[in-house]
Amino acid sequence: MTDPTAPGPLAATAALMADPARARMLAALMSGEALTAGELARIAGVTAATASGHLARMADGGLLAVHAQGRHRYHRLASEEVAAAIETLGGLAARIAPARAWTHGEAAREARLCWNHLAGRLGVALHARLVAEGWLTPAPGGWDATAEGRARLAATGVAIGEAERSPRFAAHRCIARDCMDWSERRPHLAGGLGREIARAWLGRGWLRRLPAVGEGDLLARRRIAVTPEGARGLRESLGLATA
Amino acid sequence: MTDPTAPGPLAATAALMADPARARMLAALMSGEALTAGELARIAGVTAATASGHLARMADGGLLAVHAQGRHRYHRLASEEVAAAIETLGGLAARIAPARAWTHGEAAREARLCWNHLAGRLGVALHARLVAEGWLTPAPGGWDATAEGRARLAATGVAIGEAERSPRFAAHRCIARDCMDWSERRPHLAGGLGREIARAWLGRGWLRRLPAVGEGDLLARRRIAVTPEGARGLRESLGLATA
DNA sequence: CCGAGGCTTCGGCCCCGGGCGAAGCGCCGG
DNA sequence: CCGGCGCTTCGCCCGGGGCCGAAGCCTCGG
Repeated sequence: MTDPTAPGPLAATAALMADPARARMLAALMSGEALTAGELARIAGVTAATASGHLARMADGGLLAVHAQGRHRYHRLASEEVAAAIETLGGLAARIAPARAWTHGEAAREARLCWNHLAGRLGVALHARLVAEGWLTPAPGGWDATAEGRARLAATGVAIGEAERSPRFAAHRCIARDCMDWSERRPHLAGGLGREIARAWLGRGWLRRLPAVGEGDLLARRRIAVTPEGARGLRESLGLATA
Repeated sequence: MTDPTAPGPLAATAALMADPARARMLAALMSGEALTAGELARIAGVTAATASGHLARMADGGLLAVHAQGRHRYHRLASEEVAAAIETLGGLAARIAPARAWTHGEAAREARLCWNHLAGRLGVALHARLVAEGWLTPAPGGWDATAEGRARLAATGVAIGEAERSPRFAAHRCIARDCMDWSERRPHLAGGLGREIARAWLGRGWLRRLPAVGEGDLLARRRIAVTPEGARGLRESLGLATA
């Protein structure tokens, strides 16, 4: 006989995201970076004591992975699944509450990071372009890249070999998957390939990070823009026009 | 200046799912059916008064759509996005808490309904088969069906025309989309086509609904099985082997 | 027109859990 | 070896909200 008042796993997980302070921490961690407990306390707007409790709960619940280093404790999202769940819920929330439409600035709608890959109009346009040119081909649960696609992307500095280091690629040749973009309502590219694309283009200066727009910016560390060299490179290498 | 203690949209939406009684109601509504307030109260294990409050909150938050009919008020999930968010969060929860692995019975792992489409090993096998045969072709954000695919599915009684009645099809010829299966960890078919497939096969007796396994069964109304005729039909029409 | 039944609203109870300050623990630097 | 700093634990307060019973509203059926 199970306790009928026991919170199901769904309720328990949702409860971990249901607190404003915890939600602010999770939003900050959507940048993909690992942040210290102190940084997260400041972001969430609570004292270190309160933040410590929140972080312990989320780590215990499997949402966060913790890495101790010296007297700092670095926290990051535990897995891509966690990031996907947060993104899905966030998108649902944005759709449900269009009260004040889009409070994050037009630039963030143009390009931003989602977890560790590109989102916004740029991410969606990239996804559409890769599919339209036949550079991506369906694989179970996502996409594989064709030889032509691999060559094109490698020419932009993307480490295809790194993108293939995942159990999903080993099992099903699935190098990328879709992630629903909550500002564009169309998919952008996630998974190993999405991660490597963002890493490569940030690394070669095609994309640059933008500063947060204020205290407690929910998109802090996720704001990016295409540089002039990036616009030229994307046009010449992939035929991708940017705004 | 915005109130820093205000619950962000993410936290507010998560909070709506974070209560055990509400989570049980949402799980029951994942069958895709519309249920009355009284039924949901019994499922959630609370009195009508309590349930009424919960339902009002969820409807106000955009999670539920309400339809008054006589002295009954029917509640259903407001959109496919809501169902997807619940499914994602539920899958995350199942992955996070593998304490007692799979408490829902082996039959539910073989075949079940997810929202209004097929899930479990059957749903995943169908998805893989349609893709492998080239009967589905990528469309922005999901899949379109090829002429051969349409013919094959129409032969099994699927109303392709109904599946095309969606803004996503009108805009991008996207007749179906992926939905991550939380027991198989591979995608099954959702969207208009997924809905019509489930409807058709249940209608012609290829699939039948199974009774709930007890009071408060979280998969109640979602348990299904392939009938002998269904197994034969799936093999002959689609070359799909079932267990 | 009246009683029954489904549902909501109201009022009150109670507990969960988020907030803080203070104290304790561990790692680093001097 | 000691002081500083990051982080956690402890003890306490307090408010939100989940729960129920009773009462009220509305619809249906006779």
